[in-house]
Amino acid sequence: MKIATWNVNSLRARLGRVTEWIELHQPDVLLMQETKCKDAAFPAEAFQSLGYETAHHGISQWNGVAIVSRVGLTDIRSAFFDEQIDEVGEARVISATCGGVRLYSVYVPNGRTVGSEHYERKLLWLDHLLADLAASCKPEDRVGIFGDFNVAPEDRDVWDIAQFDGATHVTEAERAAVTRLCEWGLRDAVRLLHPDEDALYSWWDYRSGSFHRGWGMRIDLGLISVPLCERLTFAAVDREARRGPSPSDHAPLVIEVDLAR
DNA sequence: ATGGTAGCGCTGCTA
Repeated sequence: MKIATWNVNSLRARLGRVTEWIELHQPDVLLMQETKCKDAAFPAEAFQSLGYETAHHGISQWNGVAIVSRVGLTDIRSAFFDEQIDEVGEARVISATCGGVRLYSVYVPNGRTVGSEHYERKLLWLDHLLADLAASCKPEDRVGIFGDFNVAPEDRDVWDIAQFDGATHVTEAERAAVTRLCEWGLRDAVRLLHPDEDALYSWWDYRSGSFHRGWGMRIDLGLISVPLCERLTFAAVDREARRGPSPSDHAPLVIEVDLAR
């Protein structure tokens, strides 16, 4: 099963690129973030015509998350189990079962500046993600959380850690929240297969020619349970999708698991 | 030089 995650930065602005990418790469499941549309504006037909079922959670022009799947799409759940965090006018998480795998598509709050209410909310949101996971799944299940975490797990996951002194995305508290997901039983798929590689970035600022200068961050992650880790055959960022006219500022992350193994 | 770009929607916010 090929699973991809992509922060598309507006699905309406990016639909052509996204459908072209699907046709080229043939993912079984694509998890999207920042669709930036309400459910009524979600272009379900564009995915259905390619053979995919769709589930979308969007309630404004901000955020918005989706799952499109050609291997089944059942038990769709928008927001968190307790609905305390995600339903305060936001749409940052949707989960569903696809081909026997429980999948989350998450758009973790950015956090803006360290110590702000937005930052505290980001930490709380990540705690709710763990609580939701623990209430819904067991570590021995086939389960994965994919999306834009807005956290770089290690210093080598940003192009120049000196630029991030006192900044969000790299603080101990944010990284500890991701570590707690791993302590529950998830593993960072890219790191499993590429333990020694640096510059495995998934996001580059639109400004300053960051992409071509190699000024990126690895903030889009696929965290998968051990039963999936044991069947993991591929994990990589498709940097080509960041090139050319009108790209998203994020590139897709693709993993493959051999579920017959 | 405290910059730059993109998307939202129409004024400035968010990232």
